[in-house]
Amino acid sequence: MANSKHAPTMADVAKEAGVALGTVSRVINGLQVGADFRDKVEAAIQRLGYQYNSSGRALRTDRTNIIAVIIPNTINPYFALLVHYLNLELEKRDKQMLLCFTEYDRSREQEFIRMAQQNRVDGIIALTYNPDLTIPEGIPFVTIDRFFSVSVPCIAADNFTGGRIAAQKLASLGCKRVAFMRIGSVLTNEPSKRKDGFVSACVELGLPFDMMVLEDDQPFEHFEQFLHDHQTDGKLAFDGLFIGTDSLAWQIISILKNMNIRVPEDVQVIGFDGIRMFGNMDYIVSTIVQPVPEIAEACVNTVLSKHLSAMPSLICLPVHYAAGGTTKE
Amino acid sequence: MANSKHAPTMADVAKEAGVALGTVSRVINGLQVGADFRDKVEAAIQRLGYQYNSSGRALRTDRTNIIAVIIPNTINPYFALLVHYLNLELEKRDKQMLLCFTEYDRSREQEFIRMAQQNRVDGIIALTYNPDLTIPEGIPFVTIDRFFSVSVPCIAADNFTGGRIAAQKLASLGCKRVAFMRIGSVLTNEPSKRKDGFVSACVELGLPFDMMVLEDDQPFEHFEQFLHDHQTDGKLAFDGLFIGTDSLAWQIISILKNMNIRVPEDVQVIGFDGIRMFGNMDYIVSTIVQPVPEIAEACVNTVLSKHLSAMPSLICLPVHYAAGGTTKE
DNA sequence: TTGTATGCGTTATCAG
DNA sequence: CTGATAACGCATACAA
Repeated sequence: MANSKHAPTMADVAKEAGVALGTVSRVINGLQVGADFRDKVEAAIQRLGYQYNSSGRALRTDRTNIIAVIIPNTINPYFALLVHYLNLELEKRDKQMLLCFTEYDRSREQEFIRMAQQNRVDGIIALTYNPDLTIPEGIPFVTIDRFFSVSVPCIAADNFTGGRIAAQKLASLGCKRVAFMRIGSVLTNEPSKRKDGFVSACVELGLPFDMMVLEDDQPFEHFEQFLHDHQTDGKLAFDGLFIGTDSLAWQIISILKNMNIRVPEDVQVIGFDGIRMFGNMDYIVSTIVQPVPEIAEACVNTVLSKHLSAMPSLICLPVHYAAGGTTKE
Repeated sequence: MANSKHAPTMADVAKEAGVALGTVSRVINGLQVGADFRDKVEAAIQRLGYQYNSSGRALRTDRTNIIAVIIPNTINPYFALLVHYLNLELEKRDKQMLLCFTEYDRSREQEFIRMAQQNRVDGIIALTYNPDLTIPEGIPFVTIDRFFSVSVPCIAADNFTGGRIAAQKLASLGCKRVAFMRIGSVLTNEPSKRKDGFVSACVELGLPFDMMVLEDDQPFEHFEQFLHDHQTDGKLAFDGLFIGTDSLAWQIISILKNMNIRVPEDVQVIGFDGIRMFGNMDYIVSTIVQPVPEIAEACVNTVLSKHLSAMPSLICLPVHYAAGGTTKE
């Protein structure tokens, strides 16, 4: 109350308690302090409503207890889920999260890394798309879904196996001719392997398949065109579709409805990610579910690891299939 | 390169450039500096890869350029949208966002306020449920959807009018008997007014209505019971439902389907919030749309305002109706 | 215009 | 076990 212009400082507490500054610090940090001194200090802290100043501490200790998370947004439910579990894991370790949304802007990705450095964060967890991203030295850096080099740990779902599971599932559900559809950057990242796994299993099973991969800048109408081109007498040439993400799957299904093609009766659809309505209800489509809690845990474990350089450079976590009403089950 | 153990500091830059520390600071902060000096400093900064240390600056200036956002989570699409637009607005003002997820945990709400104080953030934007929350003094604090006192600005959608619009819409779509359903805390907050507005308009229109309000701790099955209790010979007593949130509306519709009641043929449903699939696609139900971008803008404008005490203590922003397939249009 | 010196709040080292 | 003091990196008031 005495000095209302500034928040109370350790010096204020020390004066109030009638002890030295160092003693206050020791109480705050839980070091050995005589019981009577501790009581006096704690009483003074209560009286003054003292809260330690993170900036002062960070300046002195060179540690902030903040981890920066760089991600496109939280509108996409997959990212929202990821952020959710990352936060949970960070909180377990008493770390705070500085969240940076890039909105897929490549220059912003780099800019946020810069900001994170200025904030002297204890580590960075990033899901980025900039092909020329410069990874800073001297700060723990973990990436999701994208491999940079052996010195930058990458955490991802086992996308390849996911693709294989999708093909196997469609085959076992009776599909005779399938297609893979995807939209995405030219960037080769871990999710690119969904296609590879799918192809691998199709070839193995002798299942005929088509490919339709759209680049970021190509109009969405190409998908409609593709589907119409493979429709004869109202019947689609495919009876199974594996689609790169649940989000895209949802849009494709909407197109199919407009074409009077029924899902799953006429064509079965499997997406990827494991998106649920409102994050906790039903799966919106049949899907390959990403192990988001495990991915988040691995990210946090890795970025906080004492010996980052000794960590594996690529961690692939197991996926599983879940029915969501767009397959015959 | 000389000193690889620590990130370079202004002193390092000064030495490298052969100028004084203060000159480096002035260059960094864009103050008047002779052109030749500026060049030397900038060259040295480039050579050393210097980045200023936020902690040092914050300690000195007592400003962090960080705003704490306290919110339950981003799994709920409404919160995800809010966080998205808050971030957009903050970025416009060159502020960073420290995101705190409470998961509706009341003690965590208070704890995060504490943390924000320790971090000496420049302001707090909070969406909370703790009825006994203590709002800190001396730090700009803005709340969403919940009024504390005239000294704590509250930003919200015009929930009351939203409720009225819902009733009017159902009436104009031919409904003869309607019901309001909601689940939520005992807490009286701005969203509570959705019901009040709905009732107000129903009374005005002479439209018969029922109420079904569930507390947080009551089992969801009560809703099913309620609907079954109002079903005779397979026919529901209501032909219109206004439901507190889109999330709940989605669940209720699922129950109705199991009861073989068609939406919107047998009963029309209007939710609240304006949730879209994947944040940018179709509305998932007919709904009263919250003006999320405007809410976010108002929050940021207010929390960064120089004269917080002169700001209005309650800002209600206009909502609008949007069709989403659960009404006859 | 540029250089110098001080202090922000904290932790850690060293004497007592 | 406690008290005094230096240093962390920066911005700024003041001196040159």
